[in-house]
Amino acid sequence: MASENTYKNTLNLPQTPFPIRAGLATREPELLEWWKTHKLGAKIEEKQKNCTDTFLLHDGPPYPNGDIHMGHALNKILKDIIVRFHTMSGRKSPFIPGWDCHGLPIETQLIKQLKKEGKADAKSDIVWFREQCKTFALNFVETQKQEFLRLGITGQFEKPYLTLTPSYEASVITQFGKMADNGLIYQGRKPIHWCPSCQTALAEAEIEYDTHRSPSIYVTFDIKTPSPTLQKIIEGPASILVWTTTPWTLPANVALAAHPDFDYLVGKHNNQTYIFVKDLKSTLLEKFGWESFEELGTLKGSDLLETMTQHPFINRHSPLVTADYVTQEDGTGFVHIAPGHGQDDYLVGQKHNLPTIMPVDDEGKFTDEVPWSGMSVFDANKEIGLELENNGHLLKLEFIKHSYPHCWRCKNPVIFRATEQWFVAMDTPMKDKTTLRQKALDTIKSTKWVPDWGEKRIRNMIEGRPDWCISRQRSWGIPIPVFICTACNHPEMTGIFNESAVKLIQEKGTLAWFTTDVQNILPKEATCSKCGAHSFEKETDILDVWFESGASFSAVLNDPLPFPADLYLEGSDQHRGWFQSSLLIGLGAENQSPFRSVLTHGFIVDQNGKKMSKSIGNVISPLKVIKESGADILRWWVASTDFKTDVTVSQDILKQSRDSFSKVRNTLRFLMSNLYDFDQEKDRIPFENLSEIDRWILLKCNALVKEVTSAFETYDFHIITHRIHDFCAVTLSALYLDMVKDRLYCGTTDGHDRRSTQTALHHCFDTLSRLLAPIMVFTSEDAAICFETHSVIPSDIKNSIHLSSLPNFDPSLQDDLLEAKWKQILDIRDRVYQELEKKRQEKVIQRFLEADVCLSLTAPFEYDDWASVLMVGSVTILEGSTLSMTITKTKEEKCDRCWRHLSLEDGLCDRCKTAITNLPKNIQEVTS
RNA sequence: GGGCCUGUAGCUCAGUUGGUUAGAGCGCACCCCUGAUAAGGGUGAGGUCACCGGUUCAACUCCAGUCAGGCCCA
Repeated sequence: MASENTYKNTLNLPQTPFPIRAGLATREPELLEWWKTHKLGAKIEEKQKNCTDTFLLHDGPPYPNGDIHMGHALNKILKDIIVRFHTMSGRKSPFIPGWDCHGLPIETQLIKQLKKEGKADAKSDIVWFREQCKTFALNFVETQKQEFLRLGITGQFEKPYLTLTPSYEASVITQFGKMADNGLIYQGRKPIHWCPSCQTALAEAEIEYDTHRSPSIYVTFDIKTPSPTLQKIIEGPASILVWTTTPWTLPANVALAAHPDFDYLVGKHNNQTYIFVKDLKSTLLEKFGWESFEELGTLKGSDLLETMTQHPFINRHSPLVTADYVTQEDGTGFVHIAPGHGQDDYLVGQKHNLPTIMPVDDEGKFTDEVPWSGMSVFDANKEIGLELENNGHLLKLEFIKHSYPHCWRCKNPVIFRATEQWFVAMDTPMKDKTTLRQKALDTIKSTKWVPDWGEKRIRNMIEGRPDWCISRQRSWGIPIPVFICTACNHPEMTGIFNESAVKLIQEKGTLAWFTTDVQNILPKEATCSKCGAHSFEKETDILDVWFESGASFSAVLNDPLPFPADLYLEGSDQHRGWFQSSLLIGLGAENQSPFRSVLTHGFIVDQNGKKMSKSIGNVISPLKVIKESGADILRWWVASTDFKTDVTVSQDILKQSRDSFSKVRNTLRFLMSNLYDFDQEKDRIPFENLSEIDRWILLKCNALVKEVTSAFETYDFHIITHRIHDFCAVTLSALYLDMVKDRLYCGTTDGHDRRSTQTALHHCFDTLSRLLAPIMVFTSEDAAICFETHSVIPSDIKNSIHLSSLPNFDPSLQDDLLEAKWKQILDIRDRVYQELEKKRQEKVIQRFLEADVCLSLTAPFEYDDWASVLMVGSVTILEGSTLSMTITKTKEEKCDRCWRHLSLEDGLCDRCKTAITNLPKNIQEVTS
């Protein structure tokens, strides 16, 4: 008797050069090189030259100060999938990557470095320092560019936009001019951290908190006019009790604040009436050593509104307002408001139209507006305490140690001090009479936000935000293009003044602003519009970097690129950042939102939902993943997660991505391996002549196309990867491919059954590889190459999968009857398999092919190939009252070639005999 | 403290306007195959839908609160 392998050479077993192990870490760079050498990007552009349908995704610029992290990878991969989807859908979808090159993080990193090298003072040479910043930024632009390319991101990486190029800078200046023209730019006062020793403004990042000893004083503010509710409680004079640890800010006091919802106590001690928050009564009485306190009544903070008090040592009134940030943890439930000396105070001041009084100079000394002129504010604390004691407004003085901000350079305590800053006005009517705030709120409504809660989020922010402070006292950035009249201090920033700034910067870059004398920037005829003088000084502050990046649309979205962009896509933090700055500049300068829709993604967290941080040690680097598993794994992982909420990554999750990726890849491999002898032109069977099972798989494949295409459109990429994976793992691998193996391997090579199935396989392979192309950019290309050229990278690129189109849904393939019938067939198959498994466990059979199944169906239907579908020895169909079956071990012999059990002659079944006599010539020779 | 968001099997995700016993795939366990072989197939076990109240004949779904986590503010 022949051994099992006698006929192996007569089978059409799968053949492919596509390796079972992807080896992406080495294969991907080869493909990148191929794309680069043959200028794939240019070929795609060329192909779409005359295309009128466009989709423009405008890139939000990352900050070049290190290697890319997972957040960058997530963001750029999502963008790339979208751009590739539109490109393969026949749209022009150029992608111009950008980098946000100015700003504090680069400055601080450099300053740290200089300090280490003992060259901290070098920072004061602005030309040299800016040159260092530029080198630093460009260096990381190059690093990140290479890293993005390695991720398989397409785009015009050879000509990205950089916020430090003169043309970009000039367009920012132009936008500033347009906003100024619209009346939106003004100078005002705002408190910032100020170091009196270094005489400089400090950013939040330059503040260190340390312990500091401060006086803690309880001060009384006498009531001039009580509120109506208070009037009913008090009998005569009364005082509001205020606590502060910064007595030196009292000269700038303009108001007192209570919490609207707290209960306040009015009561008498020694014939004096005091008011403070009720919950702190015992604490305060103990502190003051008061044994008696006669309660007169209580009232809500909101009932104190309209109360007017007298400043304890300045001839000025201080109104009572309410503020939600007031606490009753310590103090008295009242805070004194000095808008020039605190962020909260400043906001309260803005809200209630209070003046910002600032009697402190650059050295941290009082000006002559107050009695202690020339004295350092910290020294003045004592004097102010004495003054209060002398005039009877000091109830208690003690000292406390608390956390206080210090300068990171000189380590001295810093102060909050209002300085002149530049602002964008949210509520000043523009030329068309609407305010920027109103315009933004209107525009938000007509913008598409995905997910939809993005609209709510940004609306709340726009409604509540203060004017935009756009000035920074730093070096590494774009100057605020304002000229100040030396005669009358009037700022000039529109018309010829803006044009002169634009011209200078367009030609020489922003460094020239700092190095060029003002008379060489402005033409002679430049005249102060207020006083007619001709002499000006340059503003030395620079612009907030958000203003720069927010103006990116004006630098990038120029002809031939469309404006506005179809889509901005960034992390959800950008509702406050780039989306907002872009919107405000777009509306303020161009009266047009720069985007039609906004898509946001969440943040990367670990398996426990915690954010990634070095200290927890849960950081996963995309570069490491690429090196170990390949960029396609990372892309597949990104696509398989619902990025609209937070995105979880862990080693386990990446392992799962590798597994599901492999399943899809292996399915592609198996499809192509059965097509090695299939010639589309010659062997293809027309649809109407296909075997039923092959028509069924085309139908399923077609349904997949529909689902996937629609999921691409709604950015539901996780639906795509799930559907494709399930299609590969279940519909193909477990069902269809398993069922058709027999006809592929054992059927007559050129027979109808085999060619019919190959036609379907080819369709599936082609469809899947193109559906996957926007996501698995490397693997889809690799598979296509292997299929076409048997693994050798072709000499030209015209058949690159990225030059092809996405498959289209074909309504003519739909056949609801066939689909319903096969659903029934497969349901029955499930039932039969449960029984077969039992028989196997009972050792009745070992393999399903040895089983004879007698099947009773309640409603038998037209199907004549049950044995193939069930992959058993034989099937007998009966009609019965319920679905039932009997399974017995077959008595038939096993065909030596196809291993099926059926009646044989000379050890072979009829089908195999025919197949052998019709073998292709080369195989016949091998076997004979 | 405020605005916005998230919480369904070990994992990634479905779950229509509230309506039978909450689904899929992966992973896992056990088994089969050795003609997809660092592959392939079968069967099976996994869930108090974060928690606690409420509305309802009926709640994963609606409402209020709590807890955990994320982004942005303060």
